[in-house]
Amino acid sequence: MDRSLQERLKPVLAEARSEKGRRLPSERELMTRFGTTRITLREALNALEAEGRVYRENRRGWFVSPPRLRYDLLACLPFHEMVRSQQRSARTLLLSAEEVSAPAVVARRLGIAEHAPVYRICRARLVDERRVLYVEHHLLPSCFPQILEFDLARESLTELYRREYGIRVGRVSYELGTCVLSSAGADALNAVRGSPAQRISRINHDQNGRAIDCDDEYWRHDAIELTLSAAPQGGEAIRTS
Amino acid sequence: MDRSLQERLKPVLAEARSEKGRRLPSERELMTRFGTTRITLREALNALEAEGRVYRENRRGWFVSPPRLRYDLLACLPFHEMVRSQQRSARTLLLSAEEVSAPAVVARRLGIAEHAPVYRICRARLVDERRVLYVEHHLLPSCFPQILEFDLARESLTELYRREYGIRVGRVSYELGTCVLSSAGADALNAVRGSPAQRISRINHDQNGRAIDCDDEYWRHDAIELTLSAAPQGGEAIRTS
DNA sequence: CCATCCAGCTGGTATAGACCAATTGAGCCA
DNA sequence: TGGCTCAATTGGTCTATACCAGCTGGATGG
Repeated sequence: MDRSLQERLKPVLAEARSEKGRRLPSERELMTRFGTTRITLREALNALEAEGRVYRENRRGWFVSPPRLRYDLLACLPFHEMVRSQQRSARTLLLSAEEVSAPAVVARRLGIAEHAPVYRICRARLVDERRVLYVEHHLLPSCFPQILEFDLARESLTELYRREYGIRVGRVSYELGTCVLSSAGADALNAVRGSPAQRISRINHDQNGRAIDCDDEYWRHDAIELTLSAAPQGGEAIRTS
Repeated sequence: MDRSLQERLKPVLAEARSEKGRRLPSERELMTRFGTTRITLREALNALEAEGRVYRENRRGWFVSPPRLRYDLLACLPFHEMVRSQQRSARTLLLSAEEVSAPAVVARRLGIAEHAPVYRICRARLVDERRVLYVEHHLLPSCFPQILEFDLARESLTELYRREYGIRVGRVSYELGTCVLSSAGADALNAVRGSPAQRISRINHDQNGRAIDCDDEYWRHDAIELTLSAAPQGGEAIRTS
């Protein structure tokens, strides 16, 4: 990777940042402007993408990344509230909501039999009109009968749980890791299949500790920074050395 | 990206997994074996790297990734214990331990003036002899005088805090995100500068809530999966919709 | 005024070949 | 036996070119 090419691209990013579309010039234009080839240029852009400085939309072009959203795992704020509290705009698109048979992973997490019926809700979420998050929810139908008939694009699921079903979320279990976008995720985010992503999987339990639903969030990796603050568990204050 | 090339590479990974070095054949051999060019082959390998299936060591070659280590953020187990509890072997290399003047970020996190003296400890950590983690610690000298004289490669820092200074870690604040390895990190992990990484930054406070040290962990992104389980804070059980 | 169509542009993917730099292992020497 | 040198090998980076596929926006037609 030609490090100086990355450096030489930075003024281009600065310029794009101040344009309204935050869009970079086309690869071919940059290539000639910097006197290099498309392959070399794309390597530099890929490196900047890995750093989280630029991102691309499938076959549309390259854009400079906005500042990351801060996401407090323990605050458990609904998405729209979290986003608005950071002076950004939020929007949700409902992609699908249907009954499906539980995939193995979901069945294991919810403690039900594989292929048992579950409700699956897929949504895309936008921050400042940029698609940054693809979520798949799987709900236990026994807990939430007829939930698919509500307006799932506007309502917070937790709010529905509480208001319509009298269920409050108790313990939450997270699993986090880096991954790449599946084709469904890539389609939802206008991204290229295989783009790096941050996965946040969660299992929600009710007041009695029973798993009621789980969801998998796939964030564009440059869009968030996770935070978390806690006192050590179990009295003994040992930590990683 | 030729998806079928990635698919066709999978048997190669399976074969490499069973070899003792877990090493893939050289790029040039794979290129001729699959009748393609090096650039195309490398794109496929990069995609597999993003998926966490393979990784590379700088100028040494490609390797299949071992299973991810599970890292419970709230368990706060010392590294060696965490690794051994998962039937893997752990080792730590001390890279440097010295007094430096606090960089702006560190100063802010520790609540001290920029350029105030701090102790910096840099270590590389291995799991099953693979370098997976580069850590930079910054300690408040006022809390830990002469700590640099201990055997920092073998001792758990927290254990030292407790035994030698009577300090226990109270509240811990995390900040997580994806990033790429700096050159120091890449060197420490035998990685290529710019490899994708998972950052885990932490600020440790003592029993009285005063920041005593902070550290930045940079993990090879395919090496870990983070877990976390908690009940919502503040009574109200609201969660992201 | 709105829906449709299509050309042009953009990124996505691929081929072919070349030189550089670090690693590594074989072979040599003390 | 142990350390050193050096050549082969491997990945790192780059040039040059080509065709495909999807998005986009302007022209067209109802």
